[in-house]
Amino acid sequence: MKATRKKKSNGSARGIEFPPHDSAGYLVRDAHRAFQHLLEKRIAPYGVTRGQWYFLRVLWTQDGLSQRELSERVGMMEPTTVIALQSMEKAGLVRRSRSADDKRRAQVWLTPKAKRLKQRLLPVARHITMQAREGVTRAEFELFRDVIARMTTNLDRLKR
Amino acid sequence: MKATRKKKSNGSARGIEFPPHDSAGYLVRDAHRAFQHLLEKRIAPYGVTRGQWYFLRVLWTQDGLSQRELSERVGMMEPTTVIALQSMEKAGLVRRSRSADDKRRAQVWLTPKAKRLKQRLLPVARHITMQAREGVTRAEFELFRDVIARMTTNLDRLKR
DNA sequence: TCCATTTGGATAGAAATCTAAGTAATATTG
DNA sequence: CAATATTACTTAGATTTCTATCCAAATGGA
Repeated sequence: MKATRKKKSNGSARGIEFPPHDSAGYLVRDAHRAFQHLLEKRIAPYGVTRGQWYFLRVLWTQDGLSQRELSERVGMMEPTTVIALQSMEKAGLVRRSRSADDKRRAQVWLTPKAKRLKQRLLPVARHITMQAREGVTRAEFELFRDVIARMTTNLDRLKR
Repeated sequence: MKATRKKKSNGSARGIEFPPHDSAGYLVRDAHRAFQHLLEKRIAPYGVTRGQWYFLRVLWTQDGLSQRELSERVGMMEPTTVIALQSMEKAGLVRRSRSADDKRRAQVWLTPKAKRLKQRLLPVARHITMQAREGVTRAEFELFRDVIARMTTNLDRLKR
């Protein structure tokens, strides 16, 4: 059944196939989605969204950064940062103040509530990583880390 | 400079740090974004968006699928599929017809234009993969593939 | 046959992103 | 010092994705 055109429609030149399974991009995409969904599910009970998560991670390490610095460290464009911070301010996770020296500059400060969340949420992240790595040896993981980082570097170099 | 509180604010319990660099999730996220951005940039000249890309990939392999089947194969929820297909229909990449047997069922067909794009676009994808893998040996890549697939499986198992 | 369930799609609304184009404050330079 | 450029953030608008509902067609029992 369904033998209608097969050779023909699948690309006229040889080698025109490219199964997703062979594609690093697909592997990475699937893994990314799996991480995202699980993270989302596990932090939602604390009232934190995935978009807020990355900013919390950075601010837990260093508080009082400007929006620009935050954007860079989180790896997002500034409009994204604006939106995330608005939602975080509304959720009582940060407050923003203008710098006295430079009135353009907005400094972002964690609230006590957000600081307390660190103790709850970092273990969640660590747990997800551990669960992901189940059955993966340290050596395997280290090679994985090395390879994926090299691929990312390769691609980033092409973006500019 | 900036020596204000350091020990204290970095988490009161020991082991409460978790640098992104040690996190599989961050590695995967960075790689994913690198792939996405480059793909987007390279297919944009053909008038194809990243959201349409995945559907094209599947339809190039098998045409005439229903929306449900497409959603499953692409790995997206159905509302996402609806939106993507609307944009693809508007862009002249697919047309949809109701199945005669089952009037609920919408079948999705590639236009000749979309079929022709295969020859242009698959090489783009293959090229990105090749560029990503530069300096990565086959053995390294195969271990990478194995590890990331195992991690994805581990995480997916936890989602239900 | 008729009603309840299941199935295939669509809509609504939210979130997380981006690019492009503002606005306001600061810095530079002729 | 005034005109210009740069910097920090914001707004606008588009895309991609989700969850939660809803509608309409088909199916299966009672």
